[in-house]
Amino acid sequence: MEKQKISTAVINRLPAYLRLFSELEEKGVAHVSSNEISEMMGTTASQVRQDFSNFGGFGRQGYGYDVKYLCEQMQSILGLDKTYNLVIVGGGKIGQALANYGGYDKLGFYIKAVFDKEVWHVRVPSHIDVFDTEKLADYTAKNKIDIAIICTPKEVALETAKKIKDCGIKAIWNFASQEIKLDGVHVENVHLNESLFLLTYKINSEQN
Amino acid sequence: MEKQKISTAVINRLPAYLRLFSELEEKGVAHVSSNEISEMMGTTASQVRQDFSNFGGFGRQGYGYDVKYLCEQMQSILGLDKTYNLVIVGGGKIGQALANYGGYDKLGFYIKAVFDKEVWHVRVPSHIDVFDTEKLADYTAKNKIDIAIICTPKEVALETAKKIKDCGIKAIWNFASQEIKLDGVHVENVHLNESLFLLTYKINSEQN
DNA sequence: TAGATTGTTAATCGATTAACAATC
DNA sequence: TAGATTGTTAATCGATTAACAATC
Repeated sequence: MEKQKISTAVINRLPAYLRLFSELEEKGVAHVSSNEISEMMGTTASQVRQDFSNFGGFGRQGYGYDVKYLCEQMQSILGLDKTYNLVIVGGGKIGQALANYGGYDKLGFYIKAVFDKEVWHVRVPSHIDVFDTEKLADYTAKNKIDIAIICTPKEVALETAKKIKDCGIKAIWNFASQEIKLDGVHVENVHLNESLFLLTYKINSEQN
Repeated sequence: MEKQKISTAVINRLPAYLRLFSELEEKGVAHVSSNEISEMMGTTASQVRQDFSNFGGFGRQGYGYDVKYLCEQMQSILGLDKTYNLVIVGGGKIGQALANYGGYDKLGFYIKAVFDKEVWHVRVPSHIDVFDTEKLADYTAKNKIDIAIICTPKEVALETAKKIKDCGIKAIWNFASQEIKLDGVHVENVHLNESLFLLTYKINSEQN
């Protein structure tokens, strides 16, 4: 059972592929060539074919790739053919914004509850429960939760992550500006500030 | 005047360096070696020195790097020794969240106004103005704005970006899930969804 | 001074691009 | 069938790591 490790360079491109293919499907495009894909993505046809070959290849010689099939495959690879239950830990500005956003349901990401030290400060839609952070372990024992979103101040982000891990949650989406790295838990760090700083870097170095 | 192009691999690491050095400065650490930095960042000392040498090198042989100086340098390179005026275009959930967040002021990023088609829906702190999107050109003619944040629905993100460019704003921080690429404007695309999808990929491929 | 650690040059590794036989 | 386009192998390019003389 050799699971050939796929490079992060490739993996990081997968969501962009999915976005493109979804668009094409909406437009009713039936099939595309690697060359067309590369032009739309701003890369090379070689890279597109090389990327796909990591997953065994999705195409037919002389025809190209079936758009619908590409969509299905990308979704399946990214795990988007499943649904996920989420909790938010930290009900401040960012936590509330995510809870109130409401755009995740239709992607199969269900935000079930928000945990905060001061529940009375937290305003979220009525279908989302709000509990004291103390209750996290109890709650996750009774409810299957796949992903925890950390929206705490950065000072407590790391200890929060450890608690989440102890609750048996296997994945963390971290919005605190404190890098989190923890064995046995999948973590994706967002770091909005870093993105903004890259922009100011560009502004000041004036190299388009 | 040869401006040697610095690779994006290096640039993408700069904000993480800054974060580390700020932490060290807070803790009162006076100086560090490339080896210590590499351990804290999870890279190699070689890479650290190689990265710094892109900017001429910051250290002294036998001593290492002065933490305070490193902070200053990183901030200066990233343009964080300046202040910026921002407007938000699109006053929906995300736009309001950013306007209400309030954490950017102390970094020197001043959110001055929010533009939306339906101003009466937009609730933001009183020091931030709210205008109809029509007024964007007028406003930017009278006020120096450095960065526009796009928080519109993805369907209108691209045309919004073009309007912003026509107003003479030189940088866009894009939160719409529509990739924006426009000549003559610096763009940083956020794509929160992609980050979430990378997490579900990890969950499903079970390779830590 | 001797020890430590830099900045830089050289070697290695990995990712991207090019080329092409296989085949729809 | 002939043309188009794949999947894959080989070549190139760039980024990371190792090594070391320079020097604080």
